[in-house]
Amino acid sequence: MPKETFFNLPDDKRSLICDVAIEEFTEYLYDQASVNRIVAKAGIAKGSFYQYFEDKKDLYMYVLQVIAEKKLEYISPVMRNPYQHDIFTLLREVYLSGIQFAANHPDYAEIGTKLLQSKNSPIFDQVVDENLPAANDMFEALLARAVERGEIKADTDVKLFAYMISSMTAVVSSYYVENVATTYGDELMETVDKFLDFLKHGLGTDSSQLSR
Amino acid sequence: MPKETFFNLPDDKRSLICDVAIEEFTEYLYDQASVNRIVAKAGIAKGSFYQYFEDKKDLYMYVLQVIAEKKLEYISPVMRNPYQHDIFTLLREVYLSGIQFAANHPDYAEIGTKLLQSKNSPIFDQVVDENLPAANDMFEALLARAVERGEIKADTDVKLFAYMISSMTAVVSSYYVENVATTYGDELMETVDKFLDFLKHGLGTDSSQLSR
DNA sequence: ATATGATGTGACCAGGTGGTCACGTGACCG
DNA sequence: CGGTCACGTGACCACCTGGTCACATCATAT
Repeated sequence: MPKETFFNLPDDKRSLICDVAIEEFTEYLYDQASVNRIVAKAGIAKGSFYQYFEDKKDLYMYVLQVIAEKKLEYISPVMRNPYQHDIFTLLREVYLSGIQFAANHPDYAEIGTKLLQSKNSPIFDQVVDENLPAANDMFEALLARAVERGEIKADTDVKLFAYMISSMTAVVSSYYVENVATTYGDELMETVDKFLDFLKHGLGTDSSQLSR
Repeated sequence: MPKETFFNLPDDKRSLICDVAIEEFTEYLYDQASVNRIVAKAGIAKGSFYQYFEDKKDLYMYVLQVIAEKKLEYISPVMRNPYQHDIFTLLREVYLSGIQFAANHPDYAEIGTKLLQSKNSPIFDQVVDENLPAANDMFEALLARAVERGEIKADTDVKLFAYMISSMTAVVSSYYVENVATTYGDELMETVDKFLDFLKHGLGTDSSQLSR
């Protein structure tokens, strides 16, 4: 947690520091990110920085928290009542909100991606071990329930595809942002629907005659 | 390329240096990897290192080349005559050889993964820009041909799924190595076949098509 | 025995890192 | 006015990095 002094700062200065920090963590992994560059860009003295934050980790954690709060705004109302919808509807919402978030805040999304890339850095264990298995477990639970309900094949390897699906959220997002558009639009729906159809029916032609 | 002096070294010393380097690049991204640690672990003087290699990049490139040579041993004969097989057979071979390689040489595979994670480091452009779009383009060509042949749906977004499939090679491999086994075995076939079935038919049951 | 040339060596360099600390500055208060 | 106290400051610290270089070592050829 940043120190009191940070929150006492005038709003513009505080948000400038915040913006500069986000810019830095967007461009560099945690280990590469430089406090020296941050204070230089923000135009504050090194000493001041350490009066606002305990250390580099403190700043990083704060930035992650800001991002998490932003991301919360994107999760769909549908996801709050998961038991009322089938798994493909839920997955559609998950991917939609994920891509929307990535499209509207590519910098924030990039920081999240970078965090996942730091798997071997000590910082990773301290941050992710507490928060991230959550995503995998959630997909596992969703898939298990979908099997029970007969929404997906009974012999689905739940663990394998929970892993695949949670990995693919990042892949689909980055594809969309890199290749389709950087804003929310009709193409977004299209990309997600293509992907959802793939999840449901695969790429093969034999099953497509049933559904299309 | 390493200097002549490196190849003049007695075999055991040369392969020790090579092993230590691989160990280092397995554990750290290129930027984090430390020449100081490498020479310490290998028990050679700093100055000697720079008599064997131009610089850190030179060593890294050499290690990558060793890995690439190793990986070549794994590509299936099937892939050498791609036009005789349907796309799912080809993909099966691609994933099989990818996982076999990762299972037999987890350290080598890890270095490859780490390279892909260094997307923003200057080293990435120098290495990958020449070699990697290849993978994506290959999948794109395979998919386009599969569409022509009627092996997959006519309206498949070739670019999107070329991207997905090439990303998923890494995901499937890492899942297999982390969660199933670290050696080649029957489970390998099982994992790949599960995944191939998913690519072909999707996760959905025949009745779940109602829900969209 | 001497000379030559390739190879081994580690102190050293410039430049970076995260973090500290003694001191300045200035706003408020009695 | 003097006192106080929160905040601003940048020189400084120890430590690390990739890379260099003058010198030591040693096998071979003469």
